[in-house]
Amino acid sequence: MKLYNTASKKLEEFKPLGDVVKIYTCGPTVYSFPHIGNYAAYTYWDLLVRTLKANGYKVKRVLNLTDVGHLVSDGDEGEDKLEKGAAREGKTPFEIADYYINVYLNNYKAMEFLPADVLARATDYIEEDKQAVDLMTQNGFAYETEDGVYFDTSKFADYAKFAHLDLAGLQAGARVGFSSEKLSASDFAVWKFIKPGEKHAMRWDYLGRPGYPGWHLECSTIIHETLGEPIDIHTGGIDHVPVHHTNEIAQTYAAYGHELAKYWLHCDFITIDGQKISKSLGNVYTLEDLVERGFDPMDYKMWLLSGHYQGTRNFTFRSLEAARNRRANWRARVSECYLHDEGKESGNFDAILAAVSNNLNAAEACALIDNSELTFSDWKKINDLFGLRLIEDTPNLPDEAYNLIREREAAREAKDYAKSDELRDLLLKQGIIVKDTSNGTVWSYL
RNA sequence: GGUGCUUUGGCGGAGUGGUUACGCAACGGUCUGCAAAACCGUGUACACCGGUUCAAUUCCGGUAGGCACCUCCA
Repeated sequence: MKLYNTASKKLEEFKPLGDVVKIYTCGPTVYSFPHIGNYAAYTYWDLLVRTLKANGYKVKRVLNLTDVGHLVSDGDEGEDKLEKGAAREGKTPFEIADYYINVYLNNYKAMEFLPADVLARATDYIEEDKQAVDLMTQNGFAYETEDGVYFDTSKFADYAKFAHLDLAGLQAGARVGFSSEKLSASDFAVWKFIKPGEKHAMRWDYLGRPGYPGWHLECSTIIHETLGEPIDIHTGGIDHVPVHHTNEIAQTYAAYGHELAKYWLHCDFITIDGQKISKSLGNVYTLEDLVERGFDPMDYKMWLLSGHYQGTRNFTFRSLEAARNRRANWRARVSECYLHDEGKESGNFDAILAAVSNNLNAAEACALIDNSELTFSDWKKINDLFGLRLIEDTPNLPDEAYNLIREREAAREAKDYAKSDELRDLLLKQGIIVKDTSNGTVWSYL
């Protein structure tokens, strides 16, 4: 397999560190409904895991759920997202987290994502967070101020290396002022204190005061506890490169003295009608919105798979329709070869897997699928690789429906068209569409 | 201001130093009780200007446009 490594900015041959490939994915902050852009990322990381498995690797994948500590801005001031969501909906932050974790998990199923081996909630690692802060402080990488414990980026020589940051340039162009006791602008909080009188429902005692962990800490801690660094692959959105992942690397080095990950994969954002997804532009679509418009979550996945994770992709309903039609055609092919299944493979799957194994070039794999002779056994493998519900939604025709189809065929042959049309309507009511091709009748589910 | 990405036919979108994917849509045809489908055929695109080369969409330089990050975001 070949993967593009953000750390080296090169396409590299993937070589696992051990017997089991350790993967960590920065998961969602669970404070509001996720939009389709969020699922773009998880689709590609799911494809990564499926591709590794298809290539014979064992995989242990950890996905975290951020249920604490992300402020609405990445500066050191501002409201906590969960607290804000709770205020908005008249609930506690814990209730908000539970609610949206449920939404996510349901949508994960709808998108046919393989479940993570470990689903780690940030609030389950608070003690470990404190230990990590202790270690960072002991090792001379962190210092305490009035409002929290900060990471001293000047102590970590490679701080700017990963993201190729120009720290001086960042400071000059920064739009937010730095008024705290931070030693330098790039320093970030690893632990925040709650000021007396400040409302903050999520709070833990540490260093003799109530507080909560910094918003980058959980990933370092969870990786340390669940996988052990260095891990093989760390994934995330491209937006995480300059701040979140840069800070993770720094924290892990400062606390545990280790490199965090060998391969870093970052996906680009999708845009909608040419612009980034944002609430103020009013172009936010959720998975539920797509379903309301008559699309299947799998249609959206098909759309994602026809492109590449590293490119900006522009979402339109028109192109989503194209994806829906393509997937419908694939399902029709599955339906056809299902009837003639001999349990054989064509040997054409290997090229498809090779395409995906080349830095997740799913688009090329799709082109190969379009133009290869494929057996039902091949399709089963393709379905495992992409998770597109090609098989699940297609065969398993009930006997009753099967008989009705045969009955209709007989009626047509006898030119009893009144009866054949009647049977067609009857089948339609059962959600089955029949079409008469030159090769005979084919059917599909609605 | 700093950093990075990007520009491919109607739409979407791969890829490649020479043979120019793929899907969808469109158009023509065959077939067809109807509906629908199926099948066959049709598209010579790669922002612009230079350079390197026998040959560039593909490499290099520049110009222009678009986008993103530097504020939470996948």
